Amino acid sequence: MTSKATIINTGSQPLGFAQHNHGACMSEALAAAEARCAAGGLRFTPVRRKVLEILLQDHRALGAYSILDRLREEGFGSQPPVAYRALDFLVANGLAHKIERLNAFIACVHTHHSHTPAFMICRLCDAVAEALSTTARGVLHDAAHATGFHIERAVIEAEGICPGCTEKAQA
Amino acid sequence: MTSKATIINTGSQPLGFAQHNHGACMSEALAAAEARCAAGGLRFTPVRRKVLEILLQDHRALGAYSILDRLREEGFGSQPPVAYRALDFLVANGLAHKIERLNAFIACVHTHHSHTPAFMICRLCDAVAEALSTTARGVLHDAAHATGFHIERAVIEAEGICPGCTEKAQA
DNA sequence: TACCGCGATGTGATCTTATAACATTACATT
DNA sequence: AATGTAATGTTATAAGATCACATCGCGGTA
Repeated sequence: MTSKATIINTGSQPLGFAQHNHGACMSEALAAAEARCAAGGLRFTPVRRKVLEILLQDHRALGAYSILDRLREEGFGSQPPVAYRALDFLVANGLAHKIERLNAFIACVHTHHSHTPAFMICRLCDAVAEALSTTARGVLHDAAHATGFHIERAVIEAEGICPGCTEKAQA
Repeated sequence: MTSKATIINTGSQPLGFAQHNHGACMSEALAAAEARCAAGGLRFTPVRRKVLEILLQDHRALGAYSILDRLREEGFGSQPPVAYRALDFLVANGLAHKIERLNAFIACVHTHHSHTPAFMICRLCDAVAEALSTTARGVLHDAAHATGFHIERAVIEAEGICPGCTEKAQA
């Protein structure tokens, strides 16, 4: 997959397709991950750390096999389970999310709080922005309550066109 | 069914969260599909109709290959593209939805209005209920507007435990 | 130290889901 | 009948995910 323009999310804004200080963003996220694992008695092993680094570096949704390719280059195991296990760990602990629409994974940019994420996926350039969606959860909760359904987690994904691609299209 | 149920469907089988008149539900849905296709100049061909029937009969999310098996039994083509093309057609025209979380498909139960569906997926029995979620769309729309992202469609899927399985668990 | 238990990794095989590519058929219009 | 286009049939293969089992690393315990 070719790396297109560095797009994507702001660390502090509700969400965004914007530029940001990537180096700082990355080291902050890694530090937060380390802290969270230490606090929870979880092992932030080399493979897990590397996978998170890969996701943070690209700052876009990556398929498990793309990640696997990168792991191979770095000298880690190169069979699918290696990537999937690390990804399972990251997702289970809120350090990454799976984008169901793309069968791909992306690093979480809201490491601080537990949240139900919402994603905006550009169908032209595949850029993905993560937004906080506290309200959306409430909406679902009402509907669920009416039927007696107990929600454990929710996935919200919007597909459309990002600001950058809109500009290009108009040009 | 007078379409009063804001939230869903079930079959006479171990599915959905509520009971309903399955036969009527099915013939109504087929009629609605036929009408919609006629109105839009779309061809409701035998394969497409059969796939919709299969989805309606089961009233649960079915994988493309399960559908393909059923098609084979009925004498239709039995290669993957046959099922995927019919499913693409149904999804594109709002007659069915794809449940991304399950990589599976389900017949739409709100054939009347165009809508952004929201699904509740039971992780124990795989039953799926479709709810209307007008508000959720608004929530996303606000967030999107803030960044200049143009939403074309949205997917909302909640995973949890359905009323039936909650009862079983307590028993 | 030696041993045990357990979680994390490594590896090969396999399974499921989805699409590419191209040939053929059906249908509407002329 | 001739043509253009949409739909279907078919082969092959890509892409995503899991199973099963061997091995390693490390903390606790005898």
